Amino acid sequence: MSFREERAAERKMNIIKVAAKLFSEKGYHDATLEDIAKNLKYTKGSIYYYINSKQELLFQCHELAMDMLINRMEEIVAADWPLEVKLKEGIKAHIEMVVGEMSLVTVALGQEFELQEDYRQIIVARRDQYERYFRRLVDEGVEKGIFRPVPSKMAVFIIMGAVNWIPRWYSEKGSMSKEEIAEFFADYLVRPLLQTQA
Amino acid sequence: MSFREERAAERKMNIIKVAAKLFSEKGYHDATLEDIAKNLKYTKGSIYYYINSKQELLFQCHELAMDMLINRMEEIVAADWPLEVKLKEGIKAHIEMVVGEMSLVTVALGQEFELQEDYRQIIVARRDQYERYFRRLVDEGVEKGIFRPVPSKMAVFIIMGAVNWIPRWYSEKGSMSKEEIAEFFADYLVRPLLQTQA
Amino acid sequence: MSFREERAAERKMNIIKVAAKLFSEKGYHDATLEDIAKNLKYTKGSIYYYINSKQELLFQCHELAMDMLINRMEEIVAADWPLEVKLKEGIKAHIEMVVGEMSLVTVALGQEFELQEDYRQIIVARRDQYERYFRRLVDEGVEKGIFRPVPSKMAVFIIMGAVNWIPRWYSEKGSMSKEEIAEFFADYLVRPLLQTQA
Amino acid sequence: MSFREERAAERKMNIIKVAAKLFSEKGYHDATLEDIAKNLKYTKGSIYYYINSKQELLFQCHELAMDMLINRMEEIVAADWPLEVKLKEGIKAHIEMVVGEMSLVTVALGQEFELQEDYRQIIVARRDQYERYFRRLVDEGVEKGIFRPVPSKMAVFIIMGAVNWIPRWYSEKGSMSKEEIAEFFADYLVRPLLQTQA
DNA sequence: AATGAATGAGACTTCATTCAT
DNA sequence: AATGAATGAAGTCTCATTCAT
Repeated sequence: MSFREERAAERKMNIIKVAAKLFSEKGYHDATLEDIAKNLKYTKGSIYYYINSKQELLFQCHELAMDMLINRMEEIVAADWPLEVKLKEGIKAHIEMVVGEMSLVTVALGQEFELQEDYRQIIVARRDQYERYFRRLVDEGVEKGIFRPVPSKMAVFIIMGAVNWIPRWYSEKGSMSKEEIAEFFADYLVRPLLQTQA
Repeated sequence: MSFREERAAERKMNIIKVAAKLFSEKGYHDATLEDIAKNLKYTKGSIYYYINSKQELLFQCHELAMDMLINRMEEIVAADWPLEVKLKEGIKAHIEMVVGEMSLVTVALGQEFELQEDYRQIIVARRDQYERYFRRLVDEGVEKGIFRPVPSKMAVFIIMGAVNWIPRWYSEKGSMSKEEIAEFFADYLVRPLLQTQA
Repeated sequence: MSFREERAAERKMNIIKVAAKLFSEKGYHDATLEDIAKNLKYTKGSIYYYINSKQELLFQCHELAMDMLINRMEEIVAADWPLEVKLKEGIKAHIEMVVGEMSLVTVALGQEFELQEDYRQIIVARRDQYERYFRRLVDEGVEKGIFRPVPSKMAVFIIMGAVNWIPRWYSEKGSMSKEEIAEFFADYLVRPLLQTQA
Repeated sequence: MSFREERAAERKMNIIKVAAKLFSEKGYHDATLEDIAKNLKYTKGSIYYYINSKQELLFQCHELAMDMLINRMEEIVAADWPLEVKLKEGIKAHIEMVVGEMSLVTVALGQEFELQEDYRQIIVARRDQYERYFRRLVDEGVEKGIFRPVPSKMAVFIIMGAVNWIPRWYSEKGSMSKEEIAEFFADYLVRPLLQTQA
């Protein structure tokens, strides 16, 4: 990538991030291109030099968020850890992203709705891919007798719901740090899978 | 309430229900008053005889949903059951509503966002009231030594996240019935609160 | 049709006519909806109560023009006149419309281009139907030996070209009246079909 | 003209030709400078090194087309042929250009409309000059008794209309070759001028 | 000689809302 | 009680044009 291209890519990324911020703050519809432009100190028209439509902007937010989530999860799955640890780490990593890249991930998790059909299919497929990593960890645990036999799909739905709800209530000023929250969630959500010592 | 008023109230309720259906299907913005009117076999103008604004319609959806949730929860809290059972029943009741009155509750849970500030405050307060019932059950359980000591706020956030995520994936054609789902969720989410037998 | 509907239809017709006028004066692109609205003493938005898009407006101009042309031609074809007279009358009728309903027909003849594909197909089909009436007259004349044997398609193309070019130069202030023009055209264009007396 | 200037002129000509092609294919408005640039493997900005505005581009198309038509017609008028032959050759030459240099001439004949007023006056004047060659041929024929007495203006309008309509229907795949078409048109259009043998 | 980047004016369109009837 | 009609504000997007480099 040439210097020029690099700068352009960087600017596009910047636009996406700002868009994400506004989408997450005001919602997709209420964040106007005017808003986005103003935030970037661009004019409305200029943005269209980098993107094709507002929808594309939303789609890129989703893509970026899914990229981050999936990449991190692949590392975790590949790591040389016990299953239970992998699952907990997966949950913690997810929470870190939800909290760290708040706007991006918030958009991706909460505004799937606004995506037009063609884009949506792509994103749904990727989310499915992501969730499958979790399901597989659960299934393996069950096979190996580490976990109780549970329908992994449901278990993962519970996990996903719990963590994806975080942006709805999380505040930096809260009494628990994000690490504590992550730890608590990981424990709470994995615990029901474990065999109860008789 | 006079006969006239009664009829009007009834019709208004009807409008709200239809609005809820469309809001949940297409999202608040994409469901136009035209759509709503058409579904009711009214004209756009007529709706304004019963409501003041589209926002009000959304607000009423929230109110109605919160009414149902809170009323049911009050019954449960007042019942003469063990704490643990109350908590489980609370979760199951919530799930039943999410799944049964899907559109109304889906709107309330997923589109808080679109509410304008003044309405939102009211709703947030009511949701807080609702969640407090759950928190109190957890706290009592902890006090009585039935549950492990956990920050009840977090526990309830987990529970709420898990159950509120259901509309995102639930389908009537799924392999588990709603009762089975409710049962599984209640067990999975309460289990981590329990003291592990040493 | 109820009174209400009638009035609405009338208004829509009015919008189409004004649109036609502006389209023919400034071209489809340069006539903005703002222009059209201003001419009608409507606001931009109001127009959309009657139509769905600017394209539809253009399409309606085409439809209306074709309606008029075809209806008139059907009468002529059905009349009890010699072939040669029918052909001449067809030409004269066409010219009268081009000159009389100038804007409407001008748009239809000159701005087929701007129609989007789906609309265009419909219009092309109708124009074909219209031209076929002329071709058939020529063919019959040839069969009966009244006309020289000529490829009727070409002959009709010549006729159509000549008459459709009129809006490009016609002015009410010209030295010939429209009737004289029509007469001259009809004679000039039919004459080459006639058998030369040896 | 220096080498530099020559190259620039050449490139400008190239741009005009490509513009003509796109204007005739998509219409003036729908052919964007982006389109034109892409076809030339330039960037939008670069085109402005050679031209001043899109309008100028359109104007140049007109100029070029008129140049070609007028030059050819001057040759014909100057030739040592009978009047009738000159007229027929004029028609045939025009048709050849319409069909051969399709895009350029099509733009000039069909998109006079889009020209802004100042440019348009120039072009209208040149077209008038061109048509005057035809009118003069008709007038001379009338004077010499070769042609029937007809208003030459009208006759030429008919001729121009017929030939300028060709781009609207002509296809290379048609059953008649362009030479046959030209021959047929010339005969059909000149024939009504001739004295009928008594 | 060429281009990437930016601009700004303006176009079409949508829609909640109002109001006379 | 209901509705047809109209409005106006706002939003997305397009594109010719400019300019520093």
